[in-house]
Amino acid sequence: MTAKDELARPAPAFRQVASGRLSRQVVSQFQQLMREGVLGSGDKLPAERELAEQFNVSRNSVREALRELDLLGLVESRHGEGTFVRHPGPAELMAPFRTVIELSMPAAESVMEFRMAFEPGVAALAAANLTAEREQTLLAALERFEQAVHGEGAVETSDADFHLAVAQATGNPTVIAVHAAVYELLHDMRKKLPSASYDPHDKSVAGHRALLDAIRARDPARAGRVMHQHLSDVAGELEHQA
Amino acid sequence: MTAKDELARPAPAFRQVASGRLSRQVVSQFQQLMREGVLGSGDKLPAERELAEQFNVSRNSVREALRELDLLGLVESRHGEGTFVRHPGPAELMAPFRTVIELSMPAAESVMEFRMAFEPGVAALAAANLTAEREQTLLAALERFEQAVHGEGAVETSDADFHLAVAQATGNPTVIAVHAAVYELLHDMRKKLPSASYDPHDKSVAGHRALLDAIRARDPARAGRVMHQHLSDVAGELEHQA
DNA sequence: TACGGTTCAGAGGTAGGACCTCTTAACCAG
DNA sequence: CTGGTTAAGAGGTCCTACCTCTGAACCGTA
Repeated sequence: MTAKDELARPAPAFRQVASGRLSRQVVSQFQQLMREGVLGSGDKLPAERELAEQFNVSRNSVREALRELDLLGLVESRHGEGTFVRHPGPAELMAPFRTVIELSMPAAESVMEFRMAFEPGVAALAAANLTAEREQTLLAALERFEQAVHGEGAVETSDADFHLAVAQATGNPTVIAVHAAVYELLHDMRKKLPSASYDPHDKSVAGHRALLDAIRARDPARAGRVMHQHLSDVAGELEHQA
Repeated sequence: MTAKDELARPAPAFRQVASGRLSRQVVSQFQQLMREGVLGSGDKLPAERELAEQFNVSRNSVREALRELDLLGLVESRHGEGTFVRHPGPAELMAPFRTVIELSMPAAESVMEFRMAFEPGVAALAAANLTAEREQTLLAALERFEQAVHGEGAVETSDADFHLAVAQATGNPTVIAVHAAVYELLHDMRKKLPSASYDPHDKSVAGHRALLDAIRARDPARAGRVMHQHLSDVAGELEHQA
């Protein structure tokens, strides 16, 4: 049987032809040049029209390639100025977390539960990794929150900002990225479901104050406990509202 | 002084104008439609020319938007066929960024620290939310891990699978999504940086056993402590190796 | 009946040109 | 020194034309 003969011959020896989009090839070249250090951070790329000529592709293809690199954070296009190479910071590398979380379309309750599982650890880590500079940032955030509660400024966001500041204080890019992604989700939900919002009040201020104290004392265990308590209070408020 | 006058006026009341690229706006619309479930996995999008008409932008802008969605894995364009919606898993969402992530060591190192902040809370939540069904899943995962350590099966992945099973046991979609995304990153790093790998051994088995015990006992506090201890051990191993 | 070739329409991929808008810098006028 | 004008460079958008791939319908021949 010819069929058997075919099976007996293990190596077809037919190489894939392959090609793919031109923009992909352009992207690959750029990535390689950046790995090799030929393209350093801050370098200005040639104009799109010129790149098109050098790569021998149309400007459209060049633009699609640049858009990809832009999305990856490897490049930044500024209208009227040019396109510049950029080595993305650790936080930006974690950007896809945002999409991952958003796509899971979590319910409001699951986000609150997530916070209770996550943020105590974040607070503890912040206490462990605190530096003088981060301490100042935290202090400033707390101050803004208190002012907001007392009527000046946006109350809705200053609470989130404080929690975000705590995450920042960990100095850990993964923590910061995840935290930011989740809070963005929370922000969206609050616009849609008023039931997910709560009015910060004096008790919240006390909670934040206690948290900051624990962090400044470099006491991870206490910071974790205080954060857990604070979130429990908030969750209780939400249920009470509903 | 006019400068003082400016400062005294707290509300500029000038809204940012903003606009940005057209393709961004198109991308946003698609993402929203996908979140809302209007665009289900496998759906065929209208042709580019038609989309251009409907969005009232040029085909170029539509294409740039589709390229972005393509890169994110949210859409797949097949030459000659059409463009199709895809709901990718965490693995695919992180994929494009893996080539970039090796550029940043700090980002890689931060993942382990993230786990120590996050997973104890996950374990505690799993203990609190345990059901009979999830308990069985956890048991099975532990069994596979033990078999792998004793020489049968893939050691590298069974450890991750067990931790993933713990996250699943929380029943919280947000927790599960974040956990999956982070482990995706971890998996990738282990292939590239040998320093991020460790050999699971008997001590790990003991750690996992103790963790499962605590969860089955529905003891959140103990589960959190055990997970923290387990991760500390692993981290210690890693340092010892280096 | 089965296989292979042809044709055709639909859709993505590429090209190149035209025009708009933004940014910067140089220049000019008050 | 300030503010307006101008011009050049560069990204953003649009349009039109053409190429190539895919799939389906329609053949023909063995």
